[in-house]
Amino acid sequence: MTRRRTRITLDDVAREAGVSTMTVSRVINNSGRISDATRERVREVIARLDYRPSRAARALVTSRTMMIAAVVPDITNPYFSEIVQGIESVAWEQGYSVLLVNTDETLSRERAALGQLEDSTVDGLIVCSPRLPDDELNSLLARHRFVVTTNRIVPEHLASVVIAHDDLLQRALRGVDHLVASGRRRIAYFPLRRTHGVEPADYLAGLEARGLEADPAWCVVCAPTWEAGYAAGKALLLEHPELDAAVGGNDLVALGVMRAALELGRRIPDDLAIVGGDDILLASQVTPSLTTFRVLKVETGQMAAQLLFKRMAGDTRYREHRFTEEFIRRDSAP
Amino acid sequence: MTRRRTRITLDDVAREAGVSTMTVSRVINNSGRISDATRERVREVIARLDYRPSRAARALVTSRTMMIAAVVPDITNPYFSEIVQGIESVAWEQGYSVLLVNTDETLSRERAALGQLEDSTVDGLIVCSPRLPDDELNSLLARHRFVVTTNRIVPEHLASVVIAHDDLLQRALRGVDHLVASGRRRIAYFPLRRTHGVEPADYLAGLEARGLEADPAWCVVCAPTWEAGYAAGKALLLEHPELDAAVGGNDLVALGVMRAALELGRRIPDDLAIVGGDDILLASQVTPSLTTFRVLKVETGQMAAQLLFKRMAGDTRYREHRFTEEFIRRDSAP
DNA sequence: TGCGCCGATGTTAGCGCTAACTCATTTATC
DNA sequence: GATAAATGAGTTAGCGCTAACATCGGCGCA
Repeated sequence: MTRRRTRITLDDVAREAGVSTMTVSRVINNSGRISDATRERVREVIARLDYRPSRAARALVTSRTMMIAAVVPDITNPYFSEIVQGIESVAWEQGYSVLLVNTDETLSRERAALGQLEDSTVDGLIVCSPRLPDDELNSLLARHRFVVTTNRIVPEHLASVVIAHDDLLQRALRGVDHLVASGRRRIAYFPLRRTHGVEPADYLAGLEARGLEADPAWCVVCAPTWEAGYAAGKALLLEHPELDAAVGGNDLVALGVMRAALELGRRIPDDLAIVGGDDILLASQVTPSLTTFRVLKVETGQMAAQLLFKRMAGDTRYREHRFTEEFIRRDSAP
Repeated sequence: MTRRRTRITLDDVAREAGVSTMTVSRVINNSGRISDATRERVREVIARLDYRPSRAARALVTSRTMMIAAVVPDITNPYFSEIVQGIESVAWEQGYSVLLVNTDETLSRERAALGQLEDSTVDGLIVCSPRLPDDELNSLLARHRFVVTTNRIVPEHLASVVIAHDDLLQRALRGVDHLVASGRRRIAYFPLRRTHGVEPADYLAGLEARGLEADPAWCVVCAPTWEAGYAAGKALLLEHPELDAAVGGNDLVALGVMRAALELGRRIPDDLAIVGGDDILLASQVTPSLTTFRVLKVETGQMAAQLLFKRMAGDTRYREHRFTEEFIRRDSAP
């Protein structure tokens, strides 16, 4: 077991190959002009010594780390793990590594992450569905050179943006319209906590605009987890048995509500119709299957990474990509 | 919009505070003896200039990057995203960042990742459920100073090990025993592709040891995804309608098989009883709910990170932690 | 008074690379 | 054959930190 103690450096390779360190550096980076003979000789020595360049030294002199960061609220949420997969695959193609920061849906960790990741740590930053309020988010993003956000509009000079889904309020109301068409009238909504751009008041206004009853109690802000949906659903259905439909802020919440409803003896969709939000695998597999909106999650991650690399390549024009989602009619709200 | 072009360095801070760079360095690292007055003054300057040290420079001189890598086969698999969450949370507490490598269940990417992540990139490495064959894996792991693997035994000098579940064959046979107890006799098994330590022959031997029929065709190696389980399940059930039970290598596969069976008109559990493997959220939410084994996924990630930090702290003794799993009896195999 | 010691700070010398410049040969151009 | 333009190298000077050693004034102690 030969465990090297002293690292092999460029100089070792240069000495061994009988050339200058710059020549070796050029071979490694495939830059400058090198004769075939020299290149071959250097390559042979590199392979023989199993030399690998120091990322740290390189980063210090080039000020590029070949890493990007992905900041997500909850990696165990299938929505985000697919986005991360998309980001990672594009980064890998580009020779970049991904630093994953999971903020656990807490503002403090999101704040800390955005504050601590300086330029010397990563070359670029993808912030997925940030939860911080606008002013704080913007001032934190301003510290970074290259940023892309998903699902959050920020000032154009700060970042490019990928929007994975339609406007959330519009989506909810689209769900409402579908429910109304099948005769529902008293429709609850579980918007996600800290998801920006959705105000309960707007939802209620939307209901009224449709001539529907609009009880403020029917709009329950909810953490974006199954457990939160389950708890909120159970509480709301117990207190408001008059409800005949519900729209979840995402699938996890909708499925939590569905489970709560089933446990309370509601038949779905007969007694309570349910619409979800992002079409995770679970949605198609439960019984009854969940009516929801298909969101291109992996593609969102890929697009975010592509926009980031475009920025890093010097094209810092603001870009905004909006994916459109597709309504998926299933059994929970036929 | 003041976009700094030139980075603020230690020297800037030192000059501004009227001390040497070493003094500033000592304040930042909380090392050496510094008078309260000086410390205060330096801290004030650091805050005023918004100075943040260069990770690259630090890494170069200390040869510590304050990053660990997590290599996983598929981040969209809930099993792994929970493990990653566990890893990330412990790393964060220790002031470390996590480099995520998703190998997409391909050997080539796993090989490339383990080969390219040198010591200058990360201080330690957690390899989750590696798929590479033993000899190749071992020689790749030998390049790294501090390694922990999950779900894979490697030579003691190479890494500490966390085993999230019982021996996979034993688990499958435990499932078989449960199925036999409820009168099943012809039991298919879908072991996961490239999961080491499970040979179809051993499973068949296990069946025979129980006096059961053991058709080699009933053991179908399968990629660890829902889609693969669905496809394998459909094919097998069409060809072997005599089967009355199935054990999945994990929940995703078992649920894919369940869907296939339902589509073929089988009643579950009456016509076909199904047992899964790792108790993902989905398992408890489908109808009928999936009988499976509870595996502590987040805890596995946390333990892996803890063992890694122990190694990095200089305690390089081999450690092995085995979690035990709990049988969860649900409706798919009551 | 002189010695040693300690607490607080400064000085020096890199860590392992690459940008930018220099320089000696060839090879094209007229 | 003289000049210009490539070509294939080498040399120098750091990037921004910190380890390790050096220094220096003051304080206790004999």
